[in-house]
Amino acid sequence: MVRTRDLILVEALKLFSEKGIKETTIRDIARAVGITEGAIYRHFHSKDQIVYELFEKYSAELYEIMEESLKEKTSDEMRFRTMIEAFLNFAFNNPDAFRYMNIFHYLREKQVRRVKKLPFNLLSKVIGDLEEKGILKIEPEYALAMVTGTLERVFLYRSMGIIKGRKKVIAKKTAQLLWNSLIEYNGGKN
Amino acid sequence: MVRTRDLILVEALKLFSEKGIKETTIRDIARAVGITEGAIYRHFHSKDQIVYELFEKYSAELYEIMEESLKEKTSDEMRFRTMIEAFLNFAFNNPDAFRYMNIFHYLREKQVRRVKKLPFNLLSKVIGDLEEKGILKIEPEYALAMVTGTLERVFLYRSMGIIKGRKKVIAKKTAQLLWNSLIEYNGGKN
Amino acid sequence: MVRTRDLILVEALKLFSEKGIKETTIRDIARAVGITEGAIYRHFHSKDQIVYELFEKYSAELYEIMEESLKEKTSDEMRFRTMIEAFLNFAFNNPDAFRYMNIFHYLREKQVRRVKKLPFNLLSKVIGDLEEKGILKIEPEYALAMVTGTLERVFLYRSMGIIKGRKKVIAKKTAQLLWNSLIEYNGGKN
Amino acid sequence: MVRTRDLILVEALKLFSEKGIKETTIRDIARAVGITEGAIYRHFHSKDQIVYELFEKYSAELYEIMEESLKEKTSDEMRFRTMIEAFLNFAFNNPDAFRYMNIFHYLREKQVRRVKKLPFNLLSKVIGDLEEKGILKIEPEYALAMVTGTLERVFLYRSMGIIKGRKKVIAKKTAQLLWNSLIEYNGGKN
DNA sequence: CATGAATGAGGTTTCATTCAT
DNA sequence: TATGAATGAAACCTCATTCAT
Repeated sequence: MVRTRDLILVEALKLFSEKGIKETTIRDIARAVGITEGAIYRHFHSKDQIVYELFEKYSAELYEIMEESLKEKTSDEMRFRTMIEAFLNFAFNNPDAFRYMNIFHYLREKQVRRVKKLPFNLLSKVIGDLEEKGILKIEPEYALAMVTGTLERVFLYRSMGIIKGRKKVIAKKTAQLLWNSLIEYNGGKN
Repeated sequence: MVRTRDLILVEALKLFSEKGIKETTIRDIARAVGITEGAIYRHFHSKDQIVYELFEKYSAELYEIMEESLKEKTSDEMRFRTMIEAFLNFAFNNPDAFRYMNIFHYLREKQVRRVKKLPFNLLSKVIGDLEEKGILKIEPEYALAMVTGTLERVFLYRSMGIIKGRKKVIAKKTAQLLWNSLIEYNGGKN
Repeated sequence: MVRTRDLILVEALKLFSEKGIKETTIRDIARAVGITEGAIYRHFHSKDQIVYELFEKYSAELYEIMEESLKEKTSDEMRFRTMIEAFLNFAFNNPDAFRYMNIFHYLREKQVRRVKKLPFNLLSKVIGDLEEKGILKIEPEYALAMVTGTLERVFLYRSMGIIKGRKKVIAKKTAQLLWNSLIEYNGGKN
Repeated sequence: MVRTRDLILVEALKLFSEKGIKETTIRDIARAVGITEGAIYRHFHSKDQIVYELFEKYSAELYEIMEESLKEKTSDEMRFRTMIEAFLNFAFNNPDAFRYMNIFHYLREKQVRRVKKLPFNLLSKVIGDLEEKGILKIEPEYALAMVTGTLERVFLYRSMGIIKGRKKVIAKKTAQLLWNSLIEYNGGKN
């Protein structure tokens, strides 16, 4: 079955995001899937392959979702806010994946750079565009820090129960307030 | 020597922040200090004690620096901005410690809760105060997410070379823009 | 193979009874079995598990042998003597196990109490019964001391070559003399 | 001070008898004495020296007490019973030493043989004498097993609270019943 | 494809002993 | 005599990976 391979990814993701990568053993994964250790090596030739493939997979997925959201040709504001919402909706609907991506990021910076479709790059690009259009209130590097940092924390605080409310609403609010924080008010003409 | 104990903490911190906690072995630490593995156990009874003690130590240190910064009785704005600057200056001057604290946080949420002097608590309290005074533009949970997230990312992007400039200037800019993002403009009367 | 697990128990028992528990290393056991240390941990999750399981196993075995011997409904004397003989025959045929049980007993009193099928309990009960029937010449606690002590020493002295003779004969003689020492002579009417 | 050396022996004995020899570390002993590890090596050149010296010391002590008790020229019965009582009184008054001797015995049979003044030898000799005089009811090897075994167990059961009563009384009773068990009744003419 | 026993390298920890002070 | 840091060997245990079945 093609299924087993996917199951391994699913369970590995859960465990990695809960306990950490090094803290999760091949045995843990095998047990969670309901197979034995050896079987895993039919599908992946090392633990590291699972680790890396998961990151790549979800990076690309989030990247594409965000990319898609940018295609809607409306105002800058709507493009930005839609993208932020897409980002957060992905995080809320794939908490394991999102949490895992952060953990991976922290411990494997070098490997991160090898990944092509990095959500960070899209965020970076969109903010760069706003800057070029002269509608950014603050320096783009700071804007990037504010956006990425806030997104991560909103996700985290929601999963910790600090931020409450429906997913969609949280996403909308966050997009709104980030936009307000970044953009020079010009009477709504952007 | 009283020195060895401190040396162990120093080298462990470096390694933990570079490679991660589990990825750093007692042997790594011993080599960095220039002693043998066994010797470490005269000073700490387990690797975990080192891990925890480091977190506690730097949490308390940052906490106290922030607390101190709050004592200056001036305007709300100055209190807030001074605290943010104190936070970032600490991070910039103790990059290993700050990076380590984030790693620890991600993997050891349960242990984090046992720590008394948590910088997060102070940030939380200050934002709560602003809320009570009615000068917060956004909901306090979101404000907290924005502040903590931005601080972490500004530190990260500076250490990655994305954000450039002198430490003090970065800290000032960040404090300024966070204040602006959080606060209802009222003609400068806060 | 199901075999390996048993082999580990067999070799561990030998080594424990020869050199002591703490004095026997996992490596010793692994070598004796012809595997590597790590392999042991597929079958037992700790050295302590081996240690405890061995005690439990042989305690239960001896207990059941003694219990069985008591089922033969004959005179008190025959029941007692048969049980003593069963006890010694077990010891003579499983010298490692018996020696091990004594070592374990000495060093791990607390764990001993957790074991359900303790031969001691059966000896205790049988002597209690004799006491209730009023045919015991001496106080039951002393009788118990005499019986257990003598059994242990007869085993020991035989294995040291001090006591000679065929197993069966030694067992019979011991049973006889213990009975005589415990029981009020009443013309053979018990 | 000569004192420290003795203190080390005292504390080592306590710990060995409580936890076992291997289970007791030099550090444990040092702490109990109130000195540091290195200091112990001023007085003993190895842990093993402590272990062996303790056994030798208390073996000799018990041996001499028993020897002394034999000097009183009275009847065989009184000699035997006095010796048994001396043995038990020693055990009751030096429970750590007695318990330790048994542990040592179990794990270090080879070293035991090197010791000259072994209480076992005296017991053996006295029983041999009774045999030669033809007043032994049972074979001397069995008599020896019964005597040594019973003594050990009476001590053990008393320390476990199974056998109750005043030390002296227990010793007297034990001596009496062992004599009765060993000796052919001949109308009290021994 | 899957099993699960086994390997082998390496991790954490313990501890008798040494040694500079 | 005593300290206590340090050594070094060895203990227990873990785990990614391999392999015969």
